[in-house]
Amino acid sequence: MRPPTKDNIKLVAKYLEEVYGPYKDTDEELLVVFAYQDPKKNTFWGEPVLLDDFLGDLEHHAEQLLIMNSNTLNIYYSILPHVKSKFEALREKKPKTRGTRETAYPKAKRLELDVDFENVEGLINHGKKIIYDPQKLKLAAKSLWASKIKPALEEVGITPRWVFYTGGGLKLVLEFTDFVDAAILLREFGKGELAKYLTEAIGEQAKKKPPEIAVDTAVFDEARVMRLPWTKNVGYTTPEGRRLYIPVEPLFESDVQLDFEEVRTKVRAWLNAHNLLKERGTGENEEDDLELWTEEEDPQELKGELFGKKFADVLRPYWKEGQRHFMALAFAGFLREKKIPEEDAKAIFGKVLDIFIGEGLDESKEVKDRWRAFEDTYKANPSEVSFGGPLLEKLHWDVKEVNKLKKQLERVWALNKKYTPIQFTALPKKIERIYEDGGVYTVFFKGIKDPFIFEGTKLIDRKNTKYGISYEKVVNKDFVIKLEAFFTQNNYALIWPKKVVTVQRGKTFVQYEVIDNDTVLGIMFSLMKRAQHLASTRDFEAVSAARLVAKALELAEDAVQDDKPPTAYSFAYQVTEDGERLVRVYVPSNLLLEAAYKLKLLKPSDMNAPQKLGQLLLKAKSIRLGRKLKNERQGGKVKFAFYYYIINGNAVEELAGINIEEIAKRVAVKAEEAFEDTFNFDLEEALELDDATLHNAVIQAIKELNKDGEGAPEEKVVKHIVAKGVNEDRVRKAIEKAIEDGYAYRPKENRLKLT
DNA sequence: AAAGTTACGTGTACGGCTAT
DNA sequence: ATAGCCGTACACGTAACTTT
Repeated sequence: MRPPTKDNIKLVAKYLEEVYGPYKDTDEELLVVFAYQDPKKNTFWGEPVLLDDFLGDLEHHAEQLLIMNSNTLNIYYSILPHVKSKFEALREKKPKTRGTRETAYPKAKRLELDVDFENVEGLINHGKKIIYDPQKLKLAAKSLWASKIKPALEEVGITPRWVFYTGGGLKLVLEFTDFVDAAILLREFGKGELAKYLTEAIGEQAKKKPPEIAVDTAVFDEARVMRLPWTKNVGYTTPEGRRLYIPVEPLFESDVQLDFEEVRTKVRAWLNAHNLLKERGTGENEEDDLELWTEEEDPQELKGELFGKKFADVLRPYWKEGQRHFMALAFAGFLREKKIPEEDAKAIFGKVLDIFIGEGLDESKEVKDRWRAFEDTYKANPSEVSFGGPLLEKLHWDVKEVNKLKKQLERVWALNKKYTPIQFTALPKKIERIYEDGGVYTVFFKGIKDPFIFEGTKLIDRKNTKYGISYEKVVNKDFVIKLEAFFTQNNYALIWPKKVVTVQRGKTFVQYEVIDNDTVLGIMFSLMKRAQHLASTRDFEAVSAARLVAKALELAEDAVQDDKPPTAYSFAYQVTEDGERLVRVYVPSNLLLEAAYKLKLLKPSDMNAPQKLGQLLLKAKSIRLGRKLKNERQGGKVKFAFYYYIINGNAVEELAGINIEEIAKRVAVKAEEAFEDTFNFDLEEALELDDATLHNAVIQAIKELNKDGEGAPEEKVVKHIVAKGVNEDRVRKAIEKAIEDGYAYRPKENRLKLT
């Protein structure tokens, strides 16, 4: 590549001054960070420069950056400067860091958006790093800006400061008059509202969402680095393999600085009008709950609030008319027995009553009676009151029943011994309670059994995990938690096979049909809101999965057309070669419904919910299918093995309702030719290709391919089985397992022999 | 009554992939 | 290098039940 021109150096210098200049008089010492990527070696590293040094010698630094670019490196700049002390502390551990969210300066006045072209045939393939026709791509980008993005932005009063063509798509830069909290500007507005607006508004203009473009929401990360304008995008090639150097150039420039509140109001108004703005505070959206706060708490109500709810959960089934008085006596007896101070007990007791009255399980006019029961208990001689007394004597429970309930109540109260609750003025609603003991905080989150234990803000009792804490979201100043921890649960609806079992009852043997959860086939699909990937689906298996999904959807539709949908449907799925063997698959429609409720696609209060279910299933973004292959016993415990297949939602939408042969054809067309014959595979065979079968295939292959007696060449063994349509990774794992289990060994490198 | 069994729901570990 | 997401495998807790 040619050395940088003077013009380019000046442009880059001016641009970076615009990016970092506003931070000049910040009270903290800041660094600006540049990152370099070598696409040939696939290395990536960050380099910090003191902000003041940088701004004091702009053209020199710009030239250095461009020289690096001319040495075929991709050049990126951090969208935010970083706090020097924090960055350096991180750098001691990670010498090549480009900074994290924690080290980034928390104020911003610019927003950068990437609008990328997805893989479009004949235009661009990101995975293969191929651009088919650079001229055409740039034209497409220009047209995308002029015909779709510009009008969409104008509608909400946005004029970008810059629009760049970056090689893979467009970069929009918005500039605001003042600094805004980075989390609000980047995440709440950029990622949450503006990205949504653009995606929808562009889609609206094109009548429906154009599949070939996407707003990259990952760029709203404080630690992001962005491709530097006027450098060249290095890394793409032509289909023939010729390296392309695509200059990042502006398509549009203005000097507009936007008023953040004004713009945000307009975007929110548009989203609101299109019913896309998330309702805040309804509790309907769990994500929003994280940003919501509980009411300020009265310290005296703390215990009542916490234990009341938990006790109420235990007592609820027993709080029935006719025995409520005695239950109140017994409960008060329990509180007294546990030596709970009267004031605390009062709060707890009162809360339980409130809950039950609120739920219609008790009546306001009875409140006096309940309180009298409580007061009598606490006035009486301790030896005269007990939990069990009223239940045994007045309600004639047996001892076993009394003890069972007592155990449950004790489990609730055990929390009190372990932790001392502390008061917060308000807590995020997702947090149930926080306890403190010598600077160690135990935090209970709603819906998660195990507490999280923090020292200050640092989580100490759990390793960094995806769901735990490692990728944090700031919930309030004191606690950071990971958003996803609360949303990743899959909501499965099960499709069950049936089988006939023989069971001994006394001396006779009884045969009956049961739902077989265990041995033959377990297929489940869930209505996952987010899963969109098709990545690891083996095509030939996708066919069988598609068949099953389509069938399940048909069933669901059948179910909703019926006035009184039964709890399960069955159908004869396939007749095998050996004769009349039917595979019966059952769809319990109540479980499908439950899944829909969990996903808040339907409301349990909706009388027509079952009738709406079928349509919703068809609209589900994606469907996840699982195949349960076998049970395994290890160390006396039963372990399960599952294999999952995912089908893209659009595909399902297309596939559902179409007859099975059609489905097979459609998927086959999309598949690679090499897989063609596998589409004729027998469903039975696919369903039974479990680990044991794979193991046998491995053993067989080693035997067959050991022609010279020196051992079968490992790669040949792998190829042999892969050719049958088995995922390569799985084959390699099976080989390792065979060796581990002592069936095979390596006489020398890359050769396999049987023992 | 205690110990064991079974089935199920839910949380975690970790690698692979993407992006810049 | 870092963030974020998915896919896979698996561990753990517990309810309901049976066996000892």
